[in-house]
Amino acid sequence: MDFTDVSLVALRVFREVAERGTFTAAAAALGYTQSAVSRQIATLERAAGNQLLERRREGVALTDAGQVVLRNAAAVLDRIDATARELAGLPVAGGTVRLGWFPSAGAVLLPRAISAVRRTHPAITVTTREGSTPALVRALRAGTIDLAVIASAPPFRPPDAESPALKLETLAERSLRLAVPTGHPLAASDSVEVADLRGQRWIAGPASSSELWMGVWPGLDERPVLAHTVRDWLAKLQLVAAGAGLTTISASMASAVPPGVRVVTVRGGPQELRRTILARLPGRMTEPTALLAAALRAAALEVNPPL
Amino acid sequence: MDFTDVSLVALRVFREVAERGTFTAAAAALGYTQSAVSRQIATLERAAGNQLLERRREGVALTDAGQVVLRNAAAVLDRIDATARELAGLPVAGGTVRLGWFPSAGAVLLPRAISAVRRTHPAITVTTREGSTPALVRALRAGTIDLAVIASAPPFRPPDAESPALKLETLAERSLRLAVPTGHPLAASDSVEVADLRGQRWIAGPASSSELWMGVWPGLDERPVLAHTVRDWLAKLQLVAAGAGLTTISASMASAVPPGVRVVTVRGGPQELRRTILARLPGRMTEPTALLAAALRAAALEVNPPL
DNA sequence: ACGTGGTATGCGTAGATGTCATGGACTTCA
DNA sequence: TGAAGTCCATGACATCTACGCATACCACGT
Repeated sequence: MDFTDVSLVALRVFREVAERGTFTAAAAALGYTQSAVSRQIATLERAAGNQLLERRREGVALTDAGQVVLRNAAAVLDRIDATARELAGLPVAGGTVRLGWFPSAGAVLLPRAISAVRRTHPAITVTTREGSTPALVRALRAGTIDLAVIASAPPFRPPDAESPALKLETLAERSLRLAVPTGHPLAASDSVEVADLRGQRWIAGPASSSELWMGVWPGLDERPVLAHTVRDWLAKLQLVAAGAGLTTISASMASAVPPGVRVVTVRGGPQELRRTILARLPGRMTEPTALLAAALRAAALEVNPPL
Repeated sequence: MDFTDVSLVALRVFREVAERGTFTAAAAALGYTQSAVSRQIATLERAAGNQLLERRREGVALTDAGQVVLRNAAAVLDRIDATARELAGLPVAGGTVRLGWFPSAGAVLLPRAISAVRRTHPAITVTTREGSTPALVRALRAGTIDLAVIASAPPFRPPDAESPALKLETLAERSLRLAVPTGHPLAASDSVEVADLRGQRWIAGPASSSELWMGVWPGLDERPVLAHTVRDWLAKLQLVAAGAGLTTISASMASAVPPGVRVVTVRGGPQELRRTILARLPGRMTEPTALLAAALRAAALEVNPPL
């Protein structure tokens, strides 16, 4: 078969795989079986005459040919979907931005930026989705989102090595703080010593490859006691308020913590910095995308003035 | 079925139908049966939720929804084909212009413009195809060609009424002449009287709806004697040279007539003007397209200086 | 050695997509 | 007015495709 006869279904599957990173996840997202995804990709590769994906243990990586196909598939599918909307009589969605964000950005930065945009440009529709940094980067490359707010920790490496390189812009540098229950001994003052953190119980996020235990103060010289692993920030902070343990939190989220939680700084040890980064594909932005990017910049300045 | 799940085959069939004007012709062009085309269009219409084509006696006309689909289908298919070329390692064809032309333009204007472009911009590839004015207009709208050189006769109506309106630019006004065999009594002088054309034998093109007998001097007060009907200009002029009859010819082609043929003007009767028009879709032209358009303008000036 | 998280593949079936043949609507021409 | 030509639509039938299921396979970590 020739590539000119690929089916749109195959392209959709391919985009989803590129975005999810594994066949299995893509299958789940699409309501297919993993088997169907495997076959679709296989026939797509046959049609392309090239291997499109490198199958790795931890998922798939796009080959050069795969990147070619992804770029074009994203454009084609967008256009098809736009056509469908147009036929259905819906607005052509020229005024839409799709934003992806990592969880810590959702509490403060995101609501501010979005309400700012809604105030100044009511015609613009902003849709968002949460995701991990690698998921968001894949989504950017798959053309499923226009902007991504991602986190970066020292040594601040670019989030992927594919080409074209993503456009990165640091929105803020956030210092890491500690969230403690108000009744806790460590909550007595505005700051605690890193040495006092020994023997504490921690509330961490689910284990991820990038950061070993998100939520545990980095660089402790002991193996931390993980009392809970929680992904959701509200649940996490309520657990802190309930005295179930401590967790790390970005300084910029201090204004959003519920009662019963105190945010304190940690003295001693290295300065723990995290960057909030705005990422996008290189090239021209649409008007709404540029406006949302500006709003995010402004909100970042408000929330977290430069040190 | 949803429009987002249309098959590329259906879009290809649709584009071909839009370009050829009938299901039957599209089927022939694609190597399908008419029945298959009919079904493909039917399912496409079901997916689109709208009728896309008005079935008329003389062929099909696009509905509004049909125009939406055509615009987008053309873009999508182009992109897919570009991807296929890219995967095959071929150049991305950014330097290609596709030109359509009506037969009379092929003898003089077309070769000049093309060789001019080749001289000044060797990197640009020009591909061309011949076609009738309606076929070329459909091809423009189907995105299969970038520029069309078409003919227009009084009252110089635009070649179609669809939207967006085509960008039209008059390249030249050509006056109509008469081609006679060198031995013929009418070849004695540079011009003949319209009254002398009575009773002549004519070589005409195949009957078409637009112009009743292309090749017969217009406005004769008798029913003309059609000795031959010929489409090809070389054959037509050789028949003239052989004394088989007379035919009309554009003044701009005078330099290309073979030995044995004389081109004379006709006095009396209205001035018979034909316009050579450059047509394209509105919107930005690619660089190569703009260059070819300029070359066509220049060639038209050379061949046929303004009256 | 085994469980975990990933991809590939044999097999059977349901649906999509062709062809063929035919029919209906309409125009043109004698 | 009837015959022929030119369209498109559709019923009957034959593939061929693409799916799900089950299972095999493979690399890694415990």
